[in-house]
Amino acid sequence: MDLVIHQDKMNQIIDILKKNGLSITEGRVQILELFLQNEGALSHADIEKKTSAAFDRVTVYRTLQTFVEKGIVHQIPTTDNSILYGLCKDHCEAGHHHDEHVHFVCNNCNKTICLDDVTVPKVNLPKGFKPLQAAMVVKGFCDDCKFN
Amino acid sequence: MDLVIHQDKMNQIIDILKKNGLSITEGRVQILELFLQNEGALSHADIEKKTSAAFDRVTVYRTLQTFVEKGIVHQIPTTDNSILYGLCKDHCEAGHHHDEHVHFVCNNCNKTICLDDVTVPKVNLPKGFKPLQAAMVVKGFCDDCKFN
DNA sequence: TAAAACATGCAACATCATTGCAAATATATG
DNA sequence: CATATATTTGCAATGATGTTGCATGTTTTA
Repeated sequence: MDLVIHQDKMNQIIDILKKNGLSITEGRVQILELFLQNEGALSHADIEKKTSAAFDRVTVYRTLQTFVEKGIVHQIPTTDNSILYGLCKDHCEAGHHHDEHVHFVCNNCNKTICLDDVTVPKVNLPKGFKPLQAAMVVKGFCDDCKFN
Repeated sequence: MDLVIHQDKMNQIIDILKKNGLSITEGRVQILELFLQNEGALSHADIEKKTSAAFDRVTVYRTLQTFVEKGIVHQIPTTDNSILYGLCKDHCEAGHHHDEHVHFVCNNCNKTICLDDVTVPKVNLPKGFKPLQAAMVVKGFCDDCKFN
C-alpha cells in the first residue's frame, strides 16, 4: 500500500477500520478517506468518479455494504433510485445506527449534507404504530447557494 | 375497455383522470385502481406483479411518470434503490405536491404506508439554509404487525 | 364517423447491481 | 521474518432496472 494521505488522517482511518475488525486494504482506506474529506454524502457513482475508477465496481459495492453493516456509514433515502451514504459521525455500532439527524439536499448544487446537529423530531403516530428509526430529508437551497 | 370495477370506483377513477386532462386508457385505470384499493405505497415492481404483467414495463414507467407530473401520486424516498409511489390524497396540483405527510415502513410486513394525518414537523436549520420541502420516513412495526 | 391527438408495445440499448470463483493481498502463527 | 490461513479483490457472466425511437393501436375531438 502506498498512498499520499497525511499521517494523521491515515491513522484516523486505520483506527476506524481496526475498531470495526476490518482489514486494512487500499480500497477501504481510499473510500473512507473520501468520506472524511467530503462534507456531503456520496453515492456509489460519486465514489467511482472520485477514485477515477481505480477499483472495480463490485469492490465499491462490497465496501459500502461492509461500512453500512459496521456502522461506519449510513444510508440516506432518496427518490431517484440511488442510495446515498453519509459518514456516521457519532457512535454508531455494527447493525445499530444512530443517524437520527436531518439530511439536506440542495436543489441548486445538488449536494446532500448531513446536518449532524439537527436531530429528527419525534412525531405522534396513530395508535398501534411502533417507531424504531426515523429519517428526514429536507430539500431547498444550501448555505452556499442561497441566491433565492 | 372492459373491466370488473365497481361503478362508483370507476367513476372516481375517470373523474381523477379527466380532472388532470388525461385520456382514459385501460392501463391508467387499472393502475390508478391499484392505488385506490391499496393502503400502502407501490413500486414499479409491485404494479407489474399485481397487474400480472398485463402491461408493458414501459407503459407502467410512463404511467407512473405521468401520474407524478400531474400530482396524482407522489414519490417516497427509500434506501433500497427503488422508488415507491403513494396516492396523493389531498390537493396536489400538477408539478406542485403537498405530500408533506409522514411515511411509515414496517420492518415486518415491509409495507410502506402514507400517514396522511401526520404532517412532517418543521425543524430549525443552521443559518443560511432555506428549506422548500421536507420528507420523513419512519421505520418500525405497523398496526398489523405490532407483535413486539 | 373521420381526422387528429395521444398512448401503447416492441425492440434495442444503456445503466445498475449481484454472484461465483480464481488470483492477489492482508493478517496470524510459528 | 517467512509461511500458512483467512480475507479481499477483480473478472466474467448474468440478471434486474430504466430509457428511447418508432410503428401500431386507441382515445378524443370536431
